[in-house]
Amino acid sequence: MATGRTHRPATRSRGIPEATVARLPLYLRALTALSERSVPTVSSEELAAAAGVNSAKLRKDFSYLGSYGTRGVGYDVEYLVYQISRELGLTQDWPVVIVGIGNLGAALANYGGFASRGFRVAALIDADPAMAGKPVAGIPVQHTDDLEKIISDNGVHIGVIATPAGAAQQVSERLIAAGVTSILNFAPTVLSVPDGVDVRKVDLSIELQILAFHEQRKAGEEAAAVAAATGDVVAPPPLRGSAAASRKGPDGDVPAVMPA
Amino acid sequence: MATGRTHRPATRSRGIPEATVARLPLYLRALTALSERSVPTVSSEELAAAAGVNSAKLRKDFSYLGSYGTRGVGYDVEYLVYQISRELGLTQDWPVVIVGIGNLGAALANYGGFASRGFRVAALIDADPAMAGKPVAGIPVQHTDDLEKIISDNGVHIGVIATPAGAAQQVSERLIAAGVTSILNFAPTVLSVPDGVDVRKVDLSIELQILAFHEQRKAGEEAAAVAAATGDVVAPPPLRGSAAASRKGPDGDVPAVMPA
DNA sequence: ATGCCTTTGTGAACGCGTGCACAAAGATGG
DNA sequence: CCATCTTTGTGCACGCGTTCACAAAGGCAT
Repeated sequence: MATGRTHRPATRSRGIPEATVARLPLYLRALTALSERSVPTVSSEELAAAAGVNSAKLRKDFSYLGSYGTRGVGYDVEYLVYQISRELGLTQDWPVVIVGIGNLGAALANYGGFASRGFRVAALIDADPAMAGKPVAGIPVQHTDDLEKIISDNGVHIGVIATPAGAAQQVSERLIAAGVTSILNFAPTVLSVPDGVDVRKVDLSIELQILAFHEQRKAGEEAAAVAAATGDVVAPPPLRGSAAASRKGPDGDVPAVMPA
Repeated sequence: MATGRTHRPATRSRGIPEATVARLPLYLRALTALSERSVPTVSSEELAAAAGVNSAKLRKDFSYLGSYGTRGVGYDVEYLVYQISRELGLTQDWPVVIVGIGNLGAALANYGGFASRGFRVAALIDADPAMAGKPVAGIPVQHTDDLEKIISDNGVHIGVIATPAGAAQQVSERLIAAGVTSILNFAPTVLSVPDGVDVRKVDLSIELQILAFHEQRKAGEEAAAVAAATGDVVAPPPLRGSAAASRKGPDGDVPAVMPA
Protein backbone atom coordinates (compact mmCIF):
# COMPACT_ATOMS: atom_id res chain seq x y z
CA MET A 1 0.00 0.00 0.00
CA ALA A 2 1.23 3.41 -0.86
CA THR A 3 -0.87 5.13 1.63
CA GLY A 4 -1.94 5.01 5.19
CA ARG A 5 -4.63 6.66 7.12
CA THR A 6 -3.21 9.76 8.65
CA HIS A 7 -6.20 10.71 10.62
CA ARG A 8 -9.18 8.86 12.02
CA PRO A 9 -7.39 5.92 13.67
CA ALA A 10 -9.90 3.30 12.59
CA THR A 11 -13.26 4.84 13.20
CA ARG A 12 -15.81 2.67 11.57
CA SER A 13 -17.85 5.20 9.72
CA ARG A 14 -21.50 4.34 9.71
CA GLY A 15 -20.75 0.78 10.75
CA ILE A 16 -18.52 0.01 7.80
CA PRO A 17 -14.98 -0.87 8.92
CA GLU A 18 -12.23 1.21 7.40
CA ALA A 19 -10.52 -1.91 6.09
CA THR A 20 -13.68 -2.82 4.22
CA VAL A 21 -14.03 0.65 2.72
CA ALA A 22 -10.49 0.37 1.41
CA ARG A 23 -11.40 -2.83 -0.40
CA LEU A 24 -14.65 -1.67 -1.95
CA PRO A 25 -12.89 0.08 -4.86
CA LEU A 26 -11.10 -3.18 -5.53
CA TYR A 27 -14.35 -5.09 -5.74
CA LEU A 28 -15.85 -2.36 -7.84
CA ARG A 29 -13.06 -2.60 -10.35
CA ALA A 30 -13.42 -6.36 -10.66
CA LEU A 31 -17.18 -6.07 -10.95
CA THR A 32 -16.92 -3.40 -13.62
CA ALA A 33 -14.73 -5.72 -15.65
CA LEU A 34 -17.32 -8.50 -15.29
CA SER A 35 -20.06 -6.09 -16.21
CA GLU A 36 -18.28 -5.16 -19.40
CA ARG A 37 -18.12 -8.81 -20.30
CA SER A 38 -21.87 -9.01 -19.62
CA VAL A 39 -21.48 -11.57 -16.87
CA PRO A 40 -24.82 -11.56 -15.05
CA THR A 41 -23.88 -13.08 -11.71
CA VAL A 42 -20.74 -13.98 -9.82
CA SER A 43 -20.02 -16.09 -6.77
CA SER A 44 -18.03 -14.80 -3.83
CA GLU A 45 -15.33 -17.29 -4.70
CA GLU A 46 -14.91 -16.04 -8.27
CA LEU A 47 -15.09 -12.39 -7.38
CA ALA A 48 -12.66 -12.85 -4.51
CA ALA A 49 -10.17 -14.44 -6.88
CA ALA A 50 -10.56 -11.55 -9.32
CA ALA A 51 -10.05 -9.01 -6.58
CA GLY A 52 -7.18 -10.90 -5.01
CA VAL A 53 -8.74 -11.45 -1.60
CA ASN A 54 -10.13 -14.24 0.54
CA SER A 55 -13.73 -15.19 -0.25
CA ALA A 56 -14.78 -15.17 3.40
CA LYS A 57 -13.45 -11.68 3.75
CA LEU A 58 -15.32 -10.58 0.68
CA ARG A 59 -18.60 -11.99 1.97
CA LYS A 60 -18.12 -10.33 5.32
CA ASP A 61 -17.32 -7.06 3.59
CA PHE A 62 -20.52 -7.25 1.59
CA SER A 63 -22.47 -8.19 4.68
CA TYR A 64 -21.72 -4.74 6.06
CA LEU A 65 -23.48 -3.24 3.06
CA GLY A 66 -26.49 -5.50 3.31
CA SER A 67 -27.68 -8.83 2.02
CA TYR A 68 -27.12 -8.36 -1.64
CA GLY A 69 -26.42 -11.95 -2.62
CA THR A 70 -28.59 -14.91 -3.44
CA ARG A 71 -27.69 -18.18 -1.76
CA GLY A 72 -26.89 -20.92 -4.17
CA VAL A 73 -26.38 -18.39 -6.97
CA GLY A 74 -24.10 -15.54 -6.04
CA TYR A 75 -24.26 -11.80 -6.56
CA ASP A 76 -25.97 -9.88 -9.33
CA VAL A 77 -23.11 -8.02 -10.98
CA GLU A 78 -24.98 -4.92 -12.11
CA TYR A 79 -26.82 -4.55 -8.86
CA LEU A 80 -23.63 -4.85 -6.84
CA VAL A 81 -21.83 -2.33 -9.04
CA TYR A 82 -24.55 0.12 -8.28
CA GLN A 83 -24.67 -0.56 -4.57
CA ILE A 84 -20.94 -0.23 -4.10
CA SER A 85 -20.80 2.87 -6.26
CA ARG A 86 -23.50 4.43 -4.19
CA GLU A 87 -21.86 3.44 -0.94
CA LEU A 88 -18.61 4.99 -2.06
CA GLY A 89 -20.37 8.11 -3.19
CA LEU A 90 -19.46 7.63 -6.83
CA THR A 91 -22.96 8.19 -8.14
CA GLN A 92 -22.36 11.86 -7.75
CA ASP A 93 -19.91 14.14 -9.45
CA TRP A 94 -16.77 15.03 -7.50
CA PRO A 95 -14.89 18.05 -8.77
CA VAL A 96 -11.22 17.91 -7.77
CA VAL A 97 -8.34 20.31 -8.14
CA ILE A 98 -4.75 19.31 -8.66
CA VAL A 99 -2.18 21.66 -7.18
CA GLY A 100 1.37 21.46 -8.48
CA ILE A 101 1.57 20.71 -12.17
CA GLY A 102 5.03 19.22 -12.46
CA ASN A 103 5.70 15.83 -13.95
CA LEU A 104 3.51 14.08 -11.44
CA GLY A 105 0.73 16.63 -11.49
CA ALA A 106 0.59 16.45 -15.27
CA ALA A 107 0.49 12.67 -15.14
CA LEU A 108 -2.40 12.83 -12.69
CA ALA A 109 -4.23 15.31 -14.89
CA ASN A 110 -3.92 12.88 -17.77
CA TYR A 111 -4.84 9.85 -15.70
CA GLY A 112 -7.94 8.22 -17.11
CA GLY A 113 -8.92 6.42 -13.95
CA PHE A 114 -10.38 9.53 -12.41
CA ALA A 115 -13.00 10.52 -14.92
CA SER A 116 -14.32 6.99 -15.20
CA ARG A 117 -15.07 6.96 -11.49
CA GLY A 118 -17.00 10.19 -11.21
CA PHE A 119 -14.03 12.41 -10.47
CA ARG A 120 -13.81 15.49 -12.62
CA VAL A 121 -10.65 17.53 -12.77
CA ALA A 122 -12.14 20.96 -12.24
CA ALA A 123 -8.88 22.87 -12.29
CA LEU A 124 -5.10 22.65 -12.40
CA ILE A 125 -3.18 25.06 -10.21
CA ASP A 126 0.50 25.90 -10.18
CA ALA A 127 2.66 28.55 -8.55
CA ASP A 128 4.79 29.11 -11.64
CA PRO A 129 3.48 32.15 -13.59
CA ALA A 130 5.06 30.69 -16.72
CA MET A 131 2.66 27.75 -16.52
CA ALA A 132 -0.44 29.92 -16.33
CA GLY A 133 -2.72 29.48 -19.28
CA LYS A 134 -0.76 26.59 -20.69
CA PRO A 135 -3.09 23.67 -21.29
CA VAL A 136 -2.30 20.34 -19.66
CA ALA A 137 -4.57 17.43 -20.51
CA GLY A 138 -6.78 19.96 -22.25
CA ILE A 139 -7.20 22.07 -19.13
CA PRO A 140 -5.52 25.47 -18.80
CA VAL A 141 -3.27 25.79 -15.76
CA GLN A 142 -4.28 28.54 -13.38
CA HIS A 143 -2.13 30.47 -10.97
CA THR A 144 -2.03 29.84 -7.22
CA ASP A 145 -3.26 33.35 -6.55
CA ASP A 146 -6.72 32.32 -7.67
CA LEU A 147 -6.79 29.14 -5.58
CA GLU A 148 -9.47 30.27 -3.16
CA LYS A 149 -11.77 31.53 -5.89
CA ILE A 150 -11.37 28.36 -7.95
CA ILE A 151 -12.22 26.18 -4.96
CA SER A 152 -15.35 28.04 -4.01
CA ASP A 153 -16.56 28.69 -7.55
CA ASN A 154 -16.42 25.01 -8.36
CA GLY A 155 -17.61 23.73 -5.00
CA VAL A 156 -14.50 21.61 -4.65
CA HIS A 157 -14.17 19.43 -1.58
CA ILE A 158 -11.33 17.19 -2.69
CA GLY A 159 -7.84 18.47 -3.43
CA VAL A 160 -4.78 16.70 -4.77
CA ILE A 161 -1.39 18.02 -3.75
CA ALA A 162 1.48 17.24 -6.11
CA THR A 163 3.76 20.10 -5.16
CA PRO A 164 7.30 19.88 -3.81
CA ALA A 165 7.44 18.93 -0.14
CA GLY A 166 8.24 22.44 0.96
CA ALA A 167 5.04 23.92 -0.38
CA ALA A 168 2.64 21.17 0.65
CA GLN A 169 1.73 22.33 4.15
CA GLN A 170 0.96 25.85 3.06
CA VAL A 171 -1.03 24.66 0.09
CA SER A 172 -3.04 22.35 2.30
CA GLU A 173 -3.85 25.22 4.63
CA ARG A 174 -5.10 27.36 1.79
CA LEU A 175 -7.13 24.51 0.37
CA ILE A 176 -8.72 23.81 3.72
CA ALA A 177 -9.43 27.45 4.42
CA ALA A 178 -11.17 27.63 1.05
CA GLY A 179 -13.41 24.68 1.81
CA VAL A 180 -11.54 21.50 0.93
CA THR A 181 -12.10 18.71 3.45
CA SER A 182 -10.33 15.79 1.78
CA ILE A 183 -6.75 15.82 0.55
CA LEU A 184 -4.77 13.32 -1.44
CA ASN A 185 -1.14 14.17 -0.73
CA PHE A 186 1.68 13.11 -3.03
CA ALA A 187 4.25 15.39 -1.42
CA PRO A 188 6.63 13.58 0.88
CA THR A 189 5.63 15.45 4.03
CA VAL A 190 3.37 14.89 6.97
CA LEU A 191 0.53 17.35 6.68
CA SER A 192 -0.93 18.66 9.87
CA VAL A 193 -4.59 19.42 9.37
CA PRO A 194 -7.51 20.25 11.66
CA ASP A 195 -10.04 17.66 12.76
CA GLY A 196 -12.64 16.84 10.19
CA VAL A 197 -10.21 16.95 7.30
CA ASP A 198 -9.19 13.63 5.79
CA VAL A 199 -5.72 13.20 4.39
CA ARG A 200 -4.50 10.20 2.47
CA LYS A 201 -0.93 10.10 1.36
CA VAL A 202 0.81 8.36 -1.47
CA ASP A 203 4.55 8.20 -1.22
CA LEU A 204 6.27 6.51 -4.10
CA SER A 205 9.64 6.17 -2.45
CA ILE A 206 8.16 4.68 0.72
CA GLU A 207 6.73 1.83 -1.31
CA LEU A 208 10.09 1.13 -2.86
CA GLN A 209 11.75 1.19 0.53
CA ILE A 210 9.35 -1.41 1.84
CA LEU A 211 10.09 -3.58 -1.17
CA ALA A 212 13.81 -3.10 -0.58
CA PHE A 213 13.41 -4.32 2.98
CA HIS A 214 11.82 -7.57 1.85
CA GLU A 215 14.25 -7.87 -1.02
CA GLN A 216 17.19 -7.58 1.31
CA ARG A 217 15.66 -10.16 3.57
CA LYS A 218 15.20 -12.54 0.65
CA ALA A 219 18.83 -12.06 -0.38
CA GLY A 220 19.91 -12.77 3.17
CA GLU A 221 17.87 -15.94 3.40
CA GLU A 222 19.14 -17.10 0.07
CA ALA A 223 22.75 -16.50 1.12
CA ALA A 224 22.09 -18.39 4.33
CA ALA A 225 20.53 -21.26 2.40
CA VAL A 226 23.48 -21.43 0.04
CA ALA A 227 25.90 -21.29 2.94
CA ALA A 228 24.01 -24.06 4.70
CA ALA A 229 24.04 -26.15 1.55
CA THR A 230 27.78 -25.74 1.11
CA GLY A 231 28.41 -26.48 4.74
CA ASP A 232 29.70 -23.04 5.60
CA VAL A 233 29.21 -21.55 9.00
CA VAL A 234 26.50 -18.97 8.92
CA ALA A 235 27.02 -15.80 10.90
CA PRO A 236 24.51 -15.58 13.74
CA PRO A 237 21.87 -12.87 13.65
CA PRO A 238 23.53 -9.59 14.61
CA LEU A 239 23.26 -9.01 18.31
CA ARG A 240 21.32 -5.86 18.60
CA GLY A 241 21.26 -3.51 21.53
CA SER A 242 24.15 -4.03 23.90
CA ALA A 243 26.22 -5.36 21.03
CA ALA A 244 26.27 -1.96 19.38
CA ALA A 245 29.57 -1.43 21.11
CA SER A 246 31.39 1.34 19.31
CA ARG A 247 28.29 3.44 18.89
CA LYS A 248 28.40 6.73 17.06
CA GLY A 249 28.83 7.19 13.36
CA PRO A 250 27.68 5.19 10.33
CA ASP A 251 30.03 2.35 10.98
CA GLY A 252 28.87 0.98 14.28
CA ASP A 253 28.50 -2.52 12.98
CA VAL A 254 28.37 -4.32 9.70
CA PRO A 255 25.55 -6.42 8.32
CA ALA A 256 26.26 -10.01 9.28
CA VAL A 257 24.92 -11.30 6.01
CA MET A 258 25.76 -9.16 3.04
CA PRO A 259 23.84 -9.83 -0.15
CA ALA A 260 25.75 -10.02 -3.39
CA MET B 1 -2.83 4.45 2.11
CA ALA B 2 -2.45 4.00 -1.56
CA THR B 3 -1.17 0.55 -1.28
CA GLY B 4 -1.84 -2.70 0.42
CA ARG B 5 0.14 -5.81 0.89
CA THR B 6 -0.91 -8.21 -1.77
CA HIS B 7 1.08 -11.11 -0.60
CA ARG B 8 2.54 -12.18 2.73
CA PRO B 9 -0.54 -11.64 4.92
CA ALA B 10 1.38 -10.15 7.82
CA THR B 11 4.39 -12.34 8.20
CA ARG B 12 6.71 -10.61 10.58
CA SER B 13 9.95 -10.86 8.71
CA ARG B 14 12.85 -11.40 11.02
CA GLY B 15 10.74 -10.40 14.00
CA ILE B 16 9.93 -6.96 12.66
CA PRO B 17 6.17 -6.49 12.26
CA GLU B 18 5.01 -5.47 8.82
CA ALA B 19 3.29 -2.41 10.25
CA THR B 20 6.58 -1.29 11.72
CA VAL B 21 8.46 -1.81 8.46
CA ALA B 22 5.90 0.38 6.73
CA ARG B 23 6.62 3.17 9.17
CA LEU B 24 10.40 3.02 9.06
CA PRO B 25 10.62 5.09 5.86
CA LEU B 26 8.49 7.70 7.59
CA TYR B 27 10.88 7.91 10.52
CA LEU B 28 13.80 7.95 8.14
CA ARG B 29 12.42 10.92 6.30
CA ALA B 30 11.87 12.86 9.49
CA LEU B 31 15.33 11.94 10.76
CA THR B 32 16.96 12.96 7.51
CA ALA B 33 15.35 16.37 7.82
CA LEU B 34 16.68 16.69 11.37
CA SER B 35 20.09 15.55 10.22
CA GLU B 36 20.19 18.27 7.58
CA ARG B 37 19.49 20.80 10.28
CA SER B 38 22.36 19.30 12.26
CA VAL B 39 20.16 18.34 15.18
CA PRO B 40 22.26 15.90 17.23
CA THR B 41 19.59 14.07 19.26
CA VAL B 42 15.84 13.81 19.29
CA SER B 43 13.33 12.47 21.80
CA SER B 44 10.67 9.96 20.89
CA GLU B 45 8.08 12.62 21.53
CA GLU B 46 9.59 15.11 19.08
CA LEU B 47 10.31 12.56 16.41
CA ALA B 48 6.85 11.07 16.73
CA ALA B 49 5.33 14.48 16.18
CA ALA B 50 7.48 15.03 13.10
CA ALA B 51 6.52 11.67 11.68
CA GLY B 52 2.87 12.04 12.58
CA VAL B 53 2.58 9.05 14.87
CA ASN B 54 2.12 8.20 18.52
CA SER B 55 5.31 8.35 20.58
CA ALA B 56 4.66 5.02 22.28
CA LYS B 57 4.26 3.41 18.90
CA LEU B 58 7.51 4.92 17.73
CA ARG B 59 9.40 3.65 20.76
CA LYS B 60 7.94 0.20 20.30
CA ASP B 61 8.88 0.25 16.64
CA PHE B 62 12.46 1.14 17.48
CA SER B 63 12.54 -1.52 20.15
CA TYR B 64 12.20 -4.13 17.40
CA LEU B 65 15.40 -2.83 15.87
CA GLY B 66 17.29 -2.81 19.16
CA SER B 67 18.00 -0.46 22.01
CA TYR B 68 19.24 2.53 20.13
CA GLY B 69 18.13 5.28 22.51
CA THR B 70 19.60 6.77 25.63
CA ARG B 71 17.23 7.19 28.54
CA GLY B 72 16.91 10.73 29.69
CA VAL B 73 18.32 11.99 26.39
CA GLY B 74 16.68 10.48 23.36
CA TYR B 75 18.02 9.09 20.11
CA ASP B 76 21.20 10.01 18.26
CA VAL B 77 19.93 11.27 14.93
CA GLU B 78 22.87 10.23 12.74
CA TYR B 79 23.13 6.83 14.31
CA LEU B 80 19.43 6.18 13.92
CA VAL B 81 19.48 7.30 10.29
CA TYR B 82 22.16 4.74 9.64
CA GLN B 83 20.47 1.94 11.54
CA ILE B 84 17.13 2.42 9.82
CA SER B 85 18.78 2.77 6.43
CA ARG B 86 20.63 -0.45 7.00
CA GLU B 87 17.52 -2.23 8.24
CA LEU B 88 15.61 -1.15 5.16
CA GLY B 89 18.47 -2.20 2.92
CA LEU B 90 19.12 1.33 1.69
CA THR B 91 22.86 1.21 2.29
CA GLN B 92 23.18 -0.73 -0.90
CA ASP B 93 22.40 0.27 -4.46
CA TRP B 94 19.10 -0.93 -5.87
CA PRO B 95 18.84 -0.80 -9.65
CA VAL B 96 15.21 -0.57 -10.75
CA VAL B 97 13.56 -0.62 -14.14
CA ILE B 98 10.42 1.25 -15.04
CA VAL B 99 8.21 -0.43 -17.60
CA GLY B 100 5.66 1.70 -19.41
CA ILE B 101 6.88 5.21 -20.13
CA GLY B 102 3.64 7.09 -20.47
CA ASN B 103 2.78 10.14 -18.45
CA LEU B 104 3.10 8.30 -15.17
CA GLY B 105 6.22 6.37 -16.13
CA ALA B 106 7.92 9.57 -17.20
CA ALA B 107 6.92 11.26 -13.95
CA LEU B 108 8.37 8.36 -12.01
CA ALA B 109 11.58 8.49 -14.03
CA ASN B 110 11.91 12.14 -13.10
CA TYR B 111 10.98 11.62 -9.47
CA GLY B 112 13.83 12.74 -7.26
CA GLY B 113 12.81 10.72 -4.24
CA PHE B 114 14.24 7.53 -5.71
CA ALA B 115 17.86 8.45 -6.24
CA SER B 116 18.18 10.02 -2.81
CA ARG B 117 17.20 6.74 -1.21
CA GLY B 118 19.59 4.43 -2.99
CA PHE B 119 17.31 3.55 -5.87
CA ARG B 120 18.88 3.93 -9.26
CA VAL B 121 16.77 3.93 -12.39
CA ALA B 122 18.75 1.44 -14.44
CA ALA B 123 16.49 1.46 -17.46
CA LEU B 124 13.24 2.67 -18.94
CA ILE B 125 11.28 0.20 -21.03
CA ASP B 126 8.34 0.77 -23.32
CA ALA B 127 6.49 -1.28 -25.92
CA ASP B 128 6.13 1.59 -28.35
CA PRO B 129 8.91 1.42 -30.97
CA ALA B 130 8.53 5.16 -31.52
CA MET B 131 9.70 5.73 -27.96
CA ALA B 132 12.88 3.71 -28.37
CA GLY B 133 16.00 5.79 -28.00
CA LYS B 134 14.12 8.86 -26.93
CA PRO B 135 15.61 10.14 -23.69
CA VAL B 136 13.34 10.57 -20.68
CA ALA B 137 14.89 12.09 -17.58
CA GLY B 138 18.20 11.73 -19.32
CA ILE B 139 17.80 8.00 -19.84
CA PRO B 140 17.12 6.56 -23.28
CA VAL B 141 13.97 4.46 -23.48
CA GLN B 142 14.54 0.87 -24.56
CA HIS B 143 12.17 -1.48 -26.26
CA THR B 144 10.30 -4.26 -24.51
CA ASP B 145 12.02 -6.83 -26.71
CA ASP B 146 15.20 -6.33 -24.72
CA LEU B 147 13.49 -6.57 -21.32
CA GLU B 148 15.06 -9.86 -20.29
CA LYS B 149 18.55 -8.81 -21.29
CA ILE B 150 18.24 -5.47 -19.51
CA ILE B 151 17.10 -7.14 -16.28
CA SER B 152 19.87 -9.67 -16.17
CA ASP B 153 22.63 -7.35 -17.40
CA ASN B 154 21.87 -4.88 -14.65
CA GLY B 155 21.09 -7.40 -11.93
CA VAL B 156 17.69 -5.83 -11.39
CA HIS B 157 15.48 -7.28 -8.66
CA ILE B 158 12.94 -4.50 -8.39
CA GLY B 159 10.58 -3.56 -11.21
CA VAL B 160 8.06 -0.77 -11.52
CA ILE B 161 5.06 -1.33 -13.74
CA ALA B 162 3.39 1.78 -15.12
CA THR B 163 1.81 0.23 -18.19
CA PRO B 164 -1.88 0.16 -19.08
CA ALA B 165 -3.83 -2.43 -17.08
CA GLY B 166 -4.06 -4.81 -19.99
CA ALA B 167 -0.33 -5.26 -20.31
CA ALA B 168 0.56 -5.43 -16.63
CA GLN B 169 0.12 -9.16 -16.01
CA GLN B 170 2.22 -10.15 -18.99
CA VAL B 171 4.91 -7.63 -18.15
CA SER B 172 5.03 -8.92 -14.59
CA GLU B 173 5.50 -12.46 -15.85
CA ARG B 174 8.38 -11.45 -18.06
CA LEU B 175 9.98 -9.43 -15.28
CA ILE B 176 9.70 -12.33 -12.87
CA ALA B 177 11.00 -14.85 -15.37
CA ALA B 178 13.99 -12.58 -15.92
CA GLY B 179 14.80 -12.41 -12.23
CA VAL B 180 12.71 -9.65 -10.69
CA THR B 181 11.35 -10.57 -7.26
CA SER B 182 9.76 -7.29 -6.14
CA ILE B 183 7.23 -5.31 -8.12
CA LEU B 184 5.69 -1.92 -7.56
CA ASN B 185 2.51 -1.93 -9.59
CA PHE B 186 0.78 1.24 -10.72
CA ALA B 187 -1.48 -0.49 -13.19
CA PRO B 188 -5.04 -0.91 -11.92
CA THR B 189 -5.01 -4.70 -11.98
CA VAL B 190 -4.50 -7.50 -9.54
CA LEU B 191 -1.26 -9.20 -10.49
CA SER B 192 -1.03 -12.89 -9.85
CA VAL B 193 2.53 -13.84 -9.07
CA PRO B 194 4.27 -16.93 -7.73
CA ASP B 195 5.28 -17.29 -4.09
CA GLY B 196 8.41 -15.45 -3.16
CA VAL B 197 7.59 -12.44 -5.28
CA ASP B 198 6.45 -9.32 -3.47
CA VAL B 199 3.97 -6.99 -5.08
CA ARG B 200 2.93 -3.64 -3.76
CA LYS B 201 0.32 -1.67 -5.57
CA VAL B 202 -0.43 1.99 -5.83
CA ASP B 203 -3.79 2.87 -7.26
CA LEU B 204 -4.47 6.54 -7.58
CA SER B 205 -8.18 6.23 -8.19
CA ILE B 206 -8.67 3.92 -5.22
CA GLU B 207 -7.34 6.57 -2.90
CA LEU B 208 -9.74 9.11 -4.29
CA GLN B 209 -12.63 6.70 -3.92
CA ILE B 210 -11.83 6.20 -0.26
CA LEU B 211 -11.75 9.96 0.20
CA ALA B 212 -15.08 10.24 -1.60
CA PHE B 213 -16.61 7.75 0.80
CA HIS B 214 -15.64 9.82 3.82
CA GLU B 215 -16.56 13.01 2.05
CA GLN B 216 -20.02 11.69 1.32
CA ARG B 217 -20.36 10.66 4.91
CA LYS B 218 -19.37 14.12 6.10
CA ALA B 219 -21.91 15.69 3.78
CA GLY B 220 -24.57 13.34 5.11
CA GLU B 221 -23.77 14.12 8.72
CA GLU B 222 -23.76 17.79 8.00
CA ALA B 223 -27.13 17.58 6.33
CA ALA B 224 -28.46 15.65 9.29
CA ALA B 225 -27.05 18.21 11.69
CA VAL B 226 -28.65 21.04 9.75
CA ALA B 227 -31.94 19.21 9.62
CA ALA B 228 -31.80 18.58 13.35
CA ALA B 229 -31.04 22.22 13.97
CA THR B 230 -33.97 23.38 11.89
CA GLY B 231 -36.27 20.86 13.49
CA ASP B 232 -36.80 18.81 10.37
CA VAL B 233 -37.44 15.14 10.57
CA VAL B 234 -34.35 13.21 9.60
CA ALA B 235 -34.77 10.08 7.56
CA PRO B 236 -33.77 7.04 9.60
CA PRO B 237 -30.64 5.14 8.61
CA PRO B 238 -31.48 3.08 5.56
CA LEU B 239 -32.61 -0.38 6.53
CA ARG B 240 -30.18 -2.61 4.81
CA GLY B 241 -30.67 -6.26 4.04
CA SER B 242 -34.29 -7.32 4.06
CA ALA B 243 -35.35 -3.79 3.26
CA ALA B 244 -33.85 -4.07 -0.21
CA ALA B 245 -37.32 -4.99 -1.27
CA SER B 246 -37.66 -4.38 -4.97
CA ARG B 247 -34.24 -5.77 -5.69
CA LYS B 248 -32.82 -5.87 -9.17
CA GLY B 249 -31.54 -2.98 -11.17
CA PRO B 250 -29.79 0.25 -10.28
CA ASP B 251 -32.78 1.72 -8.56
CA GLY B 252 -33.43 -0.67 -5.74
CA ASP B 253 -33.40 2.03 -3.13
CA VAL B 254 -32.43 5.59 -2.76
CA PRO B 255 -29.90 7.06 -0.37
CA ALA B 256 -31.81 8.18 2.70
CA VAL B 257 -29.60 11.19 3.10
CA MET B 258 -28.53 12.80 -0.12
CA PRO B 259 -25.74 15.30 0.07
CA ALA B 260 -26.11 18.54 -1.79
C1' DA C 1 -43.94 -30.99 -3.35
C1' DT C 2 -39.66 -32.84 -1.79
C1' DG C 3 -34.90 -33.51 -1.34
C1' DC C 4 -30.36 -32.34 -2.86
C1' DC C 5 -26.87 -29.19 -3.91
C1' DT C 6 -24.75 -24.80 -4.04
C1' DT C 7 -23.56 -20.55 -1.97
C1' DT C 8 -24.43 -16.98 1.21
C1' DG C 9 -24.21 -14.76 5.74
C1' DT C 10 -22.31 -14.88 10.28
C1' DG C 11 -20.92 -16.60 15.12
C1' DA C 12 -16.78 -17.45 17.27
C1' DA C 13 -11.87 -17.83 17.90
C1' DC C 14 -7.54 -16.06 17.05
C1' DG C 15 -3.77 -12.93 16.12
C1' DC C 16 -1.85 -8.52 15.14
C1' DG C 17 -1.46 -3.71 16.18
C1' DT C 18 -2.15 0.09 19.32
C1' DG C 19 -1.92 2.76 23.38
C1' DC C 20 -1.53 3.19 28.38
C1' DA C 21 1.12 3.41 32.15
C1' DC C 22 5.10 2.41 34.70
C1' DA C 23 9.50 0.59 36.10
C1' DA C 24 14.32 0.70 34.78
C1' DA C 25 18.13 3.41 33.19
C1' DG C 26 20.91 7.01 32.56
C1' DA C 27 22.12 12.01 32.75
C1' DT C 28 22.71 16.02 35.52
C1' DG C 29 23.39 19.03 39.43
C1' DG C 30 24.73 19.64 44.03
C1' DC D 1 28.44 10.05 45.79
C1' DC D 2 23.61 10.78 46.06
C1' DA D 3 19.16 12.61 44.75
C1' DT D 4 16.31 14.12 41.22
C1' DC D 5 14.57 14.43 36.79
C1' DT D 6 13.98 13.05 32.13
C1' DT D 7 13.13 9.67 28.71
C1' DT D 8 13.41 5.07 27.15
C1' DG D 9 11.78 0.29 26.79
C1' DT D 10 7.99 -2.83 27.61
C1' DG D 11 4.21 -5.63 30.08
C1' DC D 12 -0.49 -5.59 29.59
C1' DA D 13 -5.05 -4.97 28.04
C1' DC D 14 -8.10 -3.84 24.50
C1' DG D 15 -10.07 -3.59 19.94
C1' DC D 16 -10.01 -4.29 15.04
C1' DG D 17 -9.46 -7.38 11.31
C1' DT D 18 -9.09 -11.99 9.50
C1' DT D 19 -10.27 -16.63 9.01
C1' DC D 20 -12.67 -20.86 9.88
C1' DA D 21 -16.53 -23.46 9.81
C1' DC D 22 -21.30 -24.15 9.63
C1' DA D 23 -26.21 -23.35 9.69
C1' DA D 24 -29.70 -21.10 6.96
C1' DA D 25 -31.50 -20.12 2.52
C1' DG D 26 -32.59 -20.45 -1.96
C1' DG D 27 -32.49 -22.79 -6.68
C1' DC D 28 -33.26 -26.83 -9.35
C1' DA D 29 -34.22 -31.42 -10.73
C1' DT D 30 -37.12 -35.10 -10.19
